[in-house]
Formats: sequence, C-alpha cells, structure tokens
Amino acid sequence: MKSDLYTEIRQTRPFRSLEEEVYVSLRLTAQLLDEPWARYLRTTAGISPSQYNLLRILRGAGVEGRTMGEIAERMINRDPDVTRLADRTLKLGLARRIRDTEDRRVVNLFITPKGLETLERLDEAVDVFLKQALGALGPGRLGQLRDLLAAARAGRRPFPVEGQAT
Amino acid sequence: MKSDLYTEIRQTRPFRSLEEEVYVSLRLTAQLLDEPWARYLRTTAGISPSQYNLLRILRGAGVEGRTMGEIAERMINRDPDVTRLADRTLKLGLARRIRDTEDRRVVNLFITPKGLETLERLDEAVDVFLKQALGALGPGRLGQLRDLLAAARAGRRPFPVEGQAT
DNA sequence: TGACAATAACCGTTCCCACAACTATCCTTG
DNA sequence: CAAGGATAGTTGTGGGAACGGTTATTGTCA
Repeated sequence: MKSDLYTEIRQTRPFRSLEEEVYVSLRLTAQLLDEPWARYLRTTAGISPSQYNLLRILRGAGVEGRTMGEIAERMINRDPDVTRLADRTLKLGLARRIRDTEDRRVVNLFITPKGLETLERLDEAVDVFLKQALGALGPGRLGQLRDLLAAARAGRRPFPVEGQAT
Repeated sequence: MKSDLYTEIRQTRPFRSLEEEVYVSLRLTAQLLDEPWARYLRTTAGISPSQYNLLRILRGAGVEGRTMGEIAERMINRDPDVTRLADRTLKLGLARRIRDTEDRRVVNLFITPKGLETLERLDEAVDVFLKQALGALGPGRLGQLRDLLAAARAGRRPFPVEGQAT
C-alpha cells in the first residue's frame, strides 16, 4: 500500500523523490483542511477565510487598530491585496478605516461591533473544526508535526540558487 | 524560544490549541514553499503553477490525452476552472484540445511539442528546487513528515459535524 | 420514438493573490 | 525651504479558484 496520496490524486507513477512526495502531500493536506472551513465561513457568516483572518487580527489589535502595512505582515500577503480585502470587509460593515491624523499617509483599520459579533459567533466553531480536522493525531503526533514543519521552514535555502559565483 | 512561527506572523498571544498552531504552521509552510516556485515558473517559463501541473498531467497521459473531467480529478479543482485553465494554456501553444468523435460531449486535451519542451527545460529545476526547499530535513525526517501528513488526512472527520443523530 | 434524466463541459460572477506602476505624504539635507 | 528620496497605500491588470446556472449531447425507458 502506497498511502492514500497516490489514489487521492490518481497518481500512477512513483514520485521522482521523497522531497517531491512530501511537497505534494503538504499542498494536498493544506488544501483538504482549508476547503471545509472556507465553505463553512461562507455559508454561515458570508465571509472568506482571508476576511476571517483580517477580523482576527483586528480583534487582537483592539482600539489601537492596525495599519495596512501591519496587517499585510500578519497576513503574509502583499499590501495591494490588503487594500481590497479591507474594501470588501468595510462594505460588509465589519471593519472601519480611519486615516491617521499624525501621518496622513497612514490608514488605520478597526473592527466594528458587528465584526466582533461575527467573530464571537465563530469562536466555538473554530475549536470544533480544528478538533475534527486534526484532533485525531493526538498531542504527541501534533507536536512532532509542528516541529517538523518548523524545521522545514528553517531549513529552506534560496531558490533559484544564489551566490553560485566562484 | 517559541519557534519561528510567532515571529513569522508577528503573533503575540499564544495559540488557543495545539491543533490551531499546527494548522497555521501547515498553511504558512505550504505558502512559503509555493512562493519561490511560482515566481520561478512565471519568470522563466511564463506559466503559473496550475499550468505547470496541467502540463505534467498531460505529459503523463501521452498520446491518449485526458478529458477535462480526468484533469479536474487530478488537479483537485472543479471542472469550470479547468476549462479556463486550458484556455490560457492553449493560447500559449502548450496544449491542444480535440473534441471526441465518439462522445461529442467530451473534450480531450493533449500536450504539444512546445509544451513538452517547456517541461523538459523545467525538469532539472524542479529537482533543484525541491532539494533546496526540503532537502535539509534528510530522508529520516522527510519520511516522518510524509507519514504524519498522511495520518492527518486520514484522521479528518467531517465538518460541520454530521450524523449527530442517534 | 419521444420525453426526460444524466453527463461533460462551458459561462457569468465574485473573491483572492501577485506584480508593476502610481499618488500622496513625510523626511532629509544642502 | 526646496529638491529628492523614502514610505504608506491605492489602482491597473491578469491568473486562479469557488459557486450556481446553462448548453450540448447521450442514455433510458415507457
């Protein structure tokens, strides 16, 4: 038995390397976990995973709010995307934007009461979702997985290969 | 030291659960691996990761070709998206579409010589990329990671929770 | 055979994400 | 204080992914 990976993507020939198998496995796993959560968010709260993320960030920021740049850092997204993500979220009445009076280049984003309510209604569902998605592994294997993923990130080396010169 | 995860997303408060930490870690890792590869594909071959995937599938299919539905299964995408992905790939001259003569509802996709050349130029780069991205873990930890990811997929339970009835 | 369901793919729409180019504002320094 | 550079966001554009609904074709069966 070659694990479920081959059947899940109807792969017939072997992977070229262990690295390739892990890469595909990683992408597939992330994808399979995201799907049901995205669907749930859309149908019950009418928001996307990105918007959920944004609201979590804004709730964490409290009355201070966050600038677009700070949000971009935490989202691992680029600034331009945050602008439009914010646009969509404002339109739903879940966030508010206020231009800074000190530095008029800066725009601060805040969560609205409606946004807070939306998050609160989802808080319990997140826990259930994560439990369903990953709880079966148990603390031991979850810890291993977390550490291996951290090691993978730490071990990355630049690509395309740099500094090849003499 | 709380691993790099906290600093990578500027997270200040602890995660609500180990499951949440693993979930975020998984998403972040997948994201960090995808980025450089996507950039490389775009700048050197002018294609997207999805198009690369499509070409790999078509190369594997050889002269038989693949129907849209078969491709969708292997891509973990929906049919409508494959239609348009194919459109863009055809426009680049990397694939060809032929309507089946037996069952005229069916459309078969094939890779062109130009598409094959494109893939061949990338074959070596893939190996280098994967080595740079994940090679540092070594076979032992890569094997563990693959198995843990497979276990995570196998352990998933439906969400939203179904079949709660007696 | 003629209605009707099933199947394969496509279209319209929306949101997400990446890059490049741009505007507005602020800071520096001669 | 007036360039000129740096910084913060926005806009333009295009590929990608999800959903629902639609068209074309085939299969079924009364």
